Amino acid sequence: MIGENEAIEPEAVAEGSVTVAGRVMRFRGQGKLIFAELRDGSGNIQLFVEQSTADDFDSFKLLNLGDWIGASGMPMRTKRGELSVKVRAWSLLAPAHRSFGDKWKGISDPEVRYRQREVDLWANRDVRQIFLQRSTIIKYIREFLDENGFVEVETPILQAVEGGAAAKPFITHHNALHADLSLRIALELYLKRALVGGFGRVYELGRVFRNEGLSPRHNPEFTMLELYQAYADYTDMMDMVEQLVSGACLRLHGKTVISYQGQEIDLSPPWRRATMEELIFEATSETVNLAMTREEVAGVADRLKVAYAKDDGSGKIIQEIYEKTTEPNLMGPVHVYDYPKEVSPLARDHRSKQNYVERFETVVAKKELANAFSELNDPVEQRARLEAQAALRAAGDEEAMAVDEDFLRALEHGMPPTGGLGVGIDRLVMLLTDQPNIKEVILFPALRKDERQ
RNA sequence: GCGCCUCUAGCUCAAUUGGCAGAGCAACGGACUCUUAAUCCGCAGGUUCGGGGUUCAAGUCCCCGGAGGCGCACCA
Repeated sequence: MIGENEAIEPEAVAEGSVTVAGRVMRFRGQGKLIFAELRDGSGNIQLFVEQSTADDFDSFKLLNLGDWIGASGMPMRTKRGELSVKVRAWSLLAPAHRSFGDKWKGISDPEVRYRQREVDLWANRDVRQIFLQRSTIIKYIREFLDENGFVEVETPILQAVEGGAAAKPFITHHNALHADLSLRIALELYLKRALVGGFGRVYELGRVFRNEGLSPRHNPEFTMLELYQAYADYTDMMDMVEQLVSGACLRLHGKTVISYQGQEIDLSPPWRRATMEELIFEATSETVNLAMTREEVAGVADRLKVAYAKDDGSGKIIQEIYEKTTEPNLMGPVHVYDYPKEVSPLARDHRSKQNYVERFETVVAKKELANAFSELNDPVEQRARLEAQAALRAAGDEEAMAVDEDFLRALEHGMPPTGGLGVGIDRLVMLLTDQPNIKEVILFPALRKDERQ
């Protein structure tokens, strides 16, 4: 309707008839003439309703803001130049029994905004935009991966043994099987089995669940992209992150420089690549590495007032130092690479550095956006690492992994050398839409049950 | 889980040192044939998040509970 009738001159009425529908968002009554603003997913259109030419004018005056109506009539342009529909026939499609808040200020109460997102979407126009942008980003990712030969697959959400990440799972129960099952905390293990099965490039874009606290950056269920590429390594995954993120940004904004919470960030590839230890040194002027004894590393942590557990090895302590002193100030984008083996049970041994693995995390605006490695494909080594994890688990570490025999058997059949990548989609959307709170990019975020009377 | 802050009409907000709970928008009634947050007149609207306490008097002060925001913890 809007596109086809751009040429109409002010005060002119075009030939033919159009039919429009939507929710009434505004009335501007003029006695025997009413202007009404109709809105739907595609935009706004003004209705021009005259007593002399519209059906049932008296009933039209009784409509409420929020009512859904359909109307037909002739396209026209008003004296002030606004494209409108000169209504002849109209009908009430569905009444609204509740209002959408102040017509100018909308609704700002986060209780209503998050619990009743349907109201938020009408009351606050910008909110709709965020979710359209989220859709655009996800579409771009699928398009990019599909064009690059990746196959999208779906793997189980209900799992007997959850794995692929260090996190507490949600537990549920299968009645017929008389079995407790976990909701997945990562996509990793099944996707690797798909690689063993011969899919050279696979990805899954899906929900994972972690039984952890809520925060402006954490929702208990969130969307993760994981992809695996045979014959690739972690440096290839760095390229992949850069292409995915800068490409999505370009699609969304037409440029690769963004402003995030007042900070300008240039996402044009290539991005900086630095080892975790280089970045720790830049942030603290302290040197740490795995050639040092545990006592020396612990001494550095003490000087920096970073807490660690008495069972933590040097690798874990180094990671703690990084997370407490370095990451919180990293604007990035930067790929932080070469992690201690101790904290990375699924990543392949570093090709030249002992006790390190080929792993990186991408940090942008102080947040982890991606986590990737050259995947461990040696079944003997993998079994040893998982058994070490299982020992931690038995000792009370709820986030340590369990031994997944099905996964290990799969590796014994042989998995090609592979680069793997995980991207937190919600955080990517936050970054690209300049939102500080993850609840703003999740349509229905997790909230406590409302116990109020 | 811990700390700080917030919660008043359908919505957005006000209410001095503790002193009659108010406005704009929406709704409702009316005027108006080119409006753009239309305008104008009128009318109505309250468990001040819930419960308890102090006081002659509590939206305001104290205690308990609920929800939310932020921070911490947790989150490789």
